[in-house]
Amino acid sequence: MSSGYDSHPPHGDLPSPRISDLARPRGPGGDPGYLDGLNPEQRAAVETTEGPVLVLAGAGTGKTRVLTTRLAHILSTGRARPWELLAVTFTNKAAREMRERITHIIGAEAEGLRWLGTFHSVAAQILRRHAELVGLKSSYTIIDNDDQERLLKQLIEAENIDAKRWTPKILAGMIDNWKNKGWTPDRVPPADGSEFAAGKGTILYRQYQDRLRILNACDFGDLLLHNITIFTSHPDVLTDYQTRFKYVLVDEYQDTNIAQYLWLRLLAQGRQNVCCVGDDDQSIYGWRGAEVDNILRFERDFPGAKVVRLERNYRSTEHILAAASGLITANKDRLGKTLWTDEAGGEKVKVSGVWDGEAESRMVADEIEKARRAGRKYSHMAILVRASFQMRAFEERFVMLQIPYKVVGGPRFFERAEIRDAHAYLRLIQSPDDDLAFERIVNTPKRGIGDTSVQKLRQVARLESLPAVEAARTLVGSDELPARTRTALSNFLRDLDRWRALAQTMPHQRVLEAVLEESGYTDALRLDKGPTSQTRLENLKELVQSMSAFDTLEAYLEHVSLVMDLDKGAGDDAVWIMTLHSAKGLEFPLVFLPGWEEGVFPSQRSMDDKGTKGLEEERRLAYVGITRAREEARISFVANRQVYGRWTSQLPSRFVDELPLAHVEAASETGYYGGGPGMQQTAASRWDDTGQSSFGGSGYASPGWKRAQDRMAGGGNSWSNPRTGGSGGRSAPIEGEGRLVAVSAPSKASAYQRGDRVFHVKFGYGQVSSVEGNKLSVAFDKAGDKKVIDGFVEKA
DNA sequence: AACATCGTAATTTTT
DNA sequence: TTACGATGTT
Repeated sequence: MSSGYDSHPPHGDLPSPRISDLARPRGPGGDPGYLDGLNPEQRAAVETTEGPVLVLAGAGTGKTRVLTTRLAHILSTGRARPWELLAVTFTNKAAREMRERITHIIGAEAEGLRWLGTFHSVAAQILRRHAELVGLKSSYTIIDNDDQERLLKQLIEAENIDAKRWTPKILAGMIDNWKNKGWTPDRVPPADGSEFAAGKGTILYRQYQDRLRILNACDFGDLLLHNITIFTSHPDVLTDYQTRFKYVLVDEYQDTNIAQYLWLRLLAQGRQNVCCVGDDDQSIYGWRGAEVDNILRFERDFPGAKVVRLERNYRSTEHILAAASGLITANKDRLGKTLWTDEAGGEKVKVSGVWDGEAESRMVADEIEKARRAGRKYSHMAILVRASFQMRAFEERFVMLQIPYKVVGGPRFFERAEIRDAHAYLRLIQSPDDDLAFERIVNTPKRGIGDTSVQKLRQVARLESLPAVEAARTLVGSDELPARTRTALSNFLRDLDRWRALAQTMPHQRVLEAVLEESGYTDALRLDKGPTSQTRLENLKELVQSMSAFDTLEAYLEHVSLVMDLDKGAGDDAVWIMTLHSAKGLEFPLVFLPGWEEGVFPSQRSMDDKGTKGLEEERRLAYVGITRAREEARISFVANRQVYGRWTSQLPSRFVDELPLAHVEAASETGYYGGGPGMQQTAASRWDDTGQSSFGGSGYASPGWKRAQDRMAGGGNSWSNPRTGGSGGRSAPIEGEGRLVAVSAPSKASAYQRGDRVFHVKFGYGQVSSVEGNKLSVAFDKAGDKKVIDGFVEKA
């Protein structure tokens, strides 16, 4: 079985539908066909339906197949009806895929799986039915981060807090974290609550919750949190769901946060038929509240739990698996798993060091072309980077060479400004009280209602306890606004009323079209000479299209608030460029892993903020990266990189040296380095400078970062500069300069403390006034108080 | 209210 | 370097 049954990239195909025929229950003694081809562990995971089960599913071990087969098994053996199953995932994509694959096995019955969805969509459904128990109406709206920040900004300003120092974004992040931990405002520990703006955090959180309630709205975190509140304060409701859900299934359990964990535990406690599937080695979302601990202590939470390990990998070659496995053993907190395969041989993982980022992108592009000539499709190749700033170099190169590529991630359809604007119009038509929507579009497109007027409007709304639209009506009838503004506002209100009337009689796509035309929105875009205006118009067309799939405006809006995911189609044959995070769950025959340098990967920030925990998560990210590859994985790192416009000298990532030597091949082919003639050195030999170990040779196992430390201590960047003239348009890095900037000194905590004298290239000399992780507040002698990253200063 | 200019800071992402 | 936001100018 060469093709995995784990998630495929969009070009993947579904398993053969023949299973659906075989899925019907057989005569006594006969196995139903859907169990065919499962290995013993997979089968145990499917057939152990009763009681708690933890499935530790390594990368590429058939996790999704087990999940879907298990559901099909429960259904086709009559243990439960579709609506008695609770199955939760993190992403819409995963939920969709699961539904599709179950349909392939059991057919139309899968449509009854109404509790299969993301945590958020299931929680939203439950909340709709009991909204009044937390002070909401069942017609509540779900706001996204943008609305959230907008709202918080108002609250922060109302408290007279400096919104530059204490940004809405920071507060939103804090509140999200609190919600992820299951804390309502009264549960926030004082220490946490006072972190924001001299102790105002908890107060603002409470105000925010009150405001949401008045708006009959909630944010994503609330969906879970309100559920938990309802369950704990109304045991009868909880019992109802505990009884209803005969079996509970959870995907990606290692990614659950505390709120999700509490929610699940409440629901699963009744019947104890809970199956969690996950992989502690692929836990890469700690920074957004995921608790690996949830999976590590499953057996304590559910005594008598059966643990199944899926370790047989159907995706990658021996060398790739061994390289990944070897690397991950450097982590301490693991449940322990070793992937294996009986597909012997294959290519070793290639590791190459090159001079700089330009050389790296050139090398990757060359290899892509070479693979292409050898018959590989572009879409079978992927470049997985740690952070998105690394993507640019590849994109530039690909544009030059006309290699088709596709960047995954980036701004998503429903998050684009024009789409959100259109939605705001629709929301306002649907519910006149939607103040957030009102504020978003009251002057979009520009209709002469500026900041001052909006301020006044807000003031009236607050004093009179009116929704913004009503406040606007009041203002129009008064003389508090300049005549011109008053007319503009009056026209806007008139338009709104007209559109609302239109919505009663017209199909909703038509309504949107009318709104966009009559509001002048499309005209404004057409006049816009910006490079994106054309695309934005097209996006709006697409939006109108996508609405037709829904009967009512209401149904449509409900959909977009939760399923912010529009598949852009498989597209054409193109190389994938994405972050390691977004590559999780995907697989590609040929994977490039560039930028394996200290500070970049593992990311300095991650280590500074979270110490060893952060480092281990980075290492899991590396593990995820390598295990995406089916046939070939290529790791690279550079000696010099331009970061934020400055040349910095880079040290190879410690992860490079943690790879087991036997499964790695240090690339030594010529032809990648530099551009100029006369460049003879090989990538490998360039690493021999220290004389301590040979990168290409046998002695390369000594830890690179340690070597590097020695080198730093010895003074100066000892990499020879192979570039004599410099070939491209960019200037060559200056030898030794990297040391001055010293971005990647492998230190955990900041090397600085209060009182230290420091020097900054731009700000000059100063004294450290406080240290927070790697962020320093420095009183500069000439430039005044600044906050800087410690990598940008040096001891004076 | 619209436009230009300056200053500042700098992962990872889903819902 | 670049992108975004806040500030200042017309």
